[in-house]
This record gives sequence, structure tokens and C-alpha cells, in this order.
Amino acid sequence: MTTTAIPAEGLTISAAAEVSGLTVDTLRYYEKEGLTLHKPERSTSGQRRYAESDVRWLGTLVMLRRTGMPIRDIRRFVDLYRIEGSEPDRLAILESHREHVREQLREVQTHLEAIDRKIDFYNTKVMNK
Amino acid sequence: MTTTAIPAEGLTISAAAEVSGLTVDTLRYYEKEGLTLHKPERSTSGQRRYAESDVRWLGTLVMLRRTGMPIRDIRRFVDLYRIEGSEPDRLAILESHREHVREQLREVQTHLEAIDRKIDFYNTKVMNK
DNA sequence: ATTTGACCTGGAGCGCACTCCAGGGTGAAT
DNA sequence: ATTCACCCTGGAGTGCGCTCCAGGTCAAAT
Repeated sequence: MTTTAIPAEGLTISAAAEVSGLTVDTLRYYEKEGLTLHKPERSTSGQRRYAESDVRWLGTLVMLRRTGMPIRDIRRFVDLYRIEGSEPDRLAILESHREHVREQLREVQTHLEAIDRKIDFYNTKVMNK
Repeated sequence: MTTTAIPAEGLTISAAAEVSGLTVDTLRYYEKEGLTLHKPERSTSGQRRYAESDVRWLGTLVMLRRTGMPIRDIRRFVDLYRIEGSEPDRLAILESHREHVREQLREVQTHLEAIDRKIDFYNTKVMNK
């Protein structure tokens, strides 16, 4: 189970955008904001070339963002990668984020049940018309 | 299972904020944006007094917001309440929103599993140190 | 009588996460 | 030779959902 093969020269920014589900603007924005583990290589003409590891990291970024971690916090997390032996700190951030996500999930599930009830209410109401 | 009793005169804005979990500023903002079913009554001196039905509606607003429905869409939904026989339309909005929420939930759950895996990875990594 | 605290309004300001733009470069295709 | 598609940068602009503020009213407490 590999992701779509990535050539040795790396992907262009638009290709990386496509596979990551982000836009090219967002990719450049994330890089500017220091969310990338390493800056992608450049072609001789100065264009970004995303290696497989870059693309994998983009997946991590998407995962963190889509679970609601703010840019600021992601930056803190990424910064730890530059510090030797920071694994326990990174772990702590992930665990705390996981708790956050779980709680969020619980809350949304509760609200979802309320939506279900409201829908049931409308269903019987509309039916009785 | 009633909510905390609400006096006949209604709640002040700060009390309504407390029970709804919103801030007084947000309450006024929602009203300005037309998200309230009816504008709350006013005391003789012009202060808002939230009746039980107002407070219940605030609960609905919180539910919709916390499940990610944009203000704009909530307004559309509320506007339908002013239209006779719009129940099917309201139902449709709720059902479509429910699908949205479910999908969102699925996505976050998937990402949560990825977080779990990353945490496991760190746990073994840190353990082996 | 005045102080206090909660409330009012209209409107400005803010933080976030993008998103867009101008002005320019590069290499392949026609 | 020029057209085209795609890329580059720095920086401005946008939409959202609040949040804050100035300047004022009012009723109860001191």
C-alpha cells in the first residue's frame, strides 16, 4: 500500500497540491509560516520540487489542521523537530491534541443527536400535514 | 428533566449568556445578524429579557454553530420560520446539514486514527531510548 | 445625591487562515 | 520569435465570527 508513486525529481507544487488536497497558495503559505519540516528542493530554474517525505509531511499537516490544530500550535510542534531529544515533548503535544479532538468529537456527536431529534420532529410534523 | 427554571419576567442578557454558553456580545451579534426567531422582549428600561423559548432557540443556534453551520446558512434557516408551510424546506436544510456533520465526523475520526498511530510510533521510539 | 453595576447602541477592530495579485522568470511547443 | 503554461516573490486583500469600545441610560444601594 504505497501512495501514488513519486518520481525521484519530486513533484511540482501543483502536483503536490493535488495529492495533498491543499492549494498551491496554501502550500507556499505553510512554508512561509514555517510548518514544513524542511523546505522543498528547487529545480535548476528555482521551482519547488516536493520529495516523497515532503508529501508525507503535508499529510501530517492536513491531519493536524483538519482536526482543528491552529497554525501557531503546529509551528510549535514542527519547531520541536529541530531540537534533539524533543520526542517526549512532541508526544505530549500529540496526546493533548488527541484529547482535544476526542472531546470535540463527543460534543459534535451530542449535537448530532439533537439534530436527529429535530429532524424526527419535522418528519412527523410534515407527515401529519 | 427541565432546564434550570426561567422566571416569567425572563432572563437578563448576562444570565442568558451564562445558560447558553455564549457571551453577551455574541448574543447581541446573533440578534443583529437575524439569527433569533423573535427579538427578545424588553424591560421597561429597554433591557432584553430572554423568555424560555428564546433560551431554547439559543440552544439550537449553539448546536448549529458548534457543528459548523455558517452564520449565513443559519440565517437562511431562520428566515424560513417566517414563511408559512416551509417545514419541508427546513427539514431539507437540517438533513443536508446532518449529512455534512456526519461526513465531517468520519473525516475527523480517520485523522484521529492517524494521530493514534503517530502517538504509538513515538511511544515505542521514546521507550527504546 | 451620588455612586455603582449592568445594560444599551452603532460602529470599529481583531485574529485567523487563507487567497489573490502584480510583475516577472523559464522552458517547451508552434 | 512568440505564445503558452506554469512557476516565482512580496505583499495586499478577504471572509468569517466574533470582540471591544465610547458614550450614554437606568435602577438600586449607600
